[in-house]
Amino acid sequence: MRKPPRKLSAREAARFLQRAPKSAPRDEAFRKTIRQIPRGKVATYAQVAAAAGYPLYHRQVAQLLRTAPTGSLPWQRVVGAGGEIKLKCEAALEQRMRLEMEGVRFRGKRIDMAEHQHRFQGWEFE
DNA sequence: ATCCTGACCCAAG
DNA sequence: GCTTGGGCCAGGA
Repeated sequence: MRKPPRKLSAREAARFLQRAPKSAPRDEAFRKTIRQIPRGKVATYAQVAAAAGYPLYHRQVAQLLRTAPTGSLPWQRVVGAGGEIKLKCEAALEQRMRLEMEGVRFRGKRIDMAEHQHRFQGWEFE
């Protein structure tokens, strides 16, 4: 079956329409969500955004991770869609090493998502 | 206001 | 598999 075109579900659209609060509460929601991911599990940028209540804000999740003080978040547990590491060069190596140390296994360049994807509470898709 | 950039995502070809 | 083009959003210049 062909994948549906990129379109918001009614639920996503409803959330998106309540106009974005400012960045502070949004970032706090992201931080809280990211901290819920346990050792040995991962979540994608888009999943973190949606689970935090901000579908379509995956880029801002990355932005937050970029500027977050070191040690304040388990940043290595947030990855690109399909279990791909999006960092470059050494940074990518470090993330992979940290994850493998937590027991996350890779198949080639990607993480075995079937095994390691964290399911957020109340997550109804996928 | 405009332009550019980014640890993004996805459908097509 | 890979590349491309379009969509998405905020923050900085």
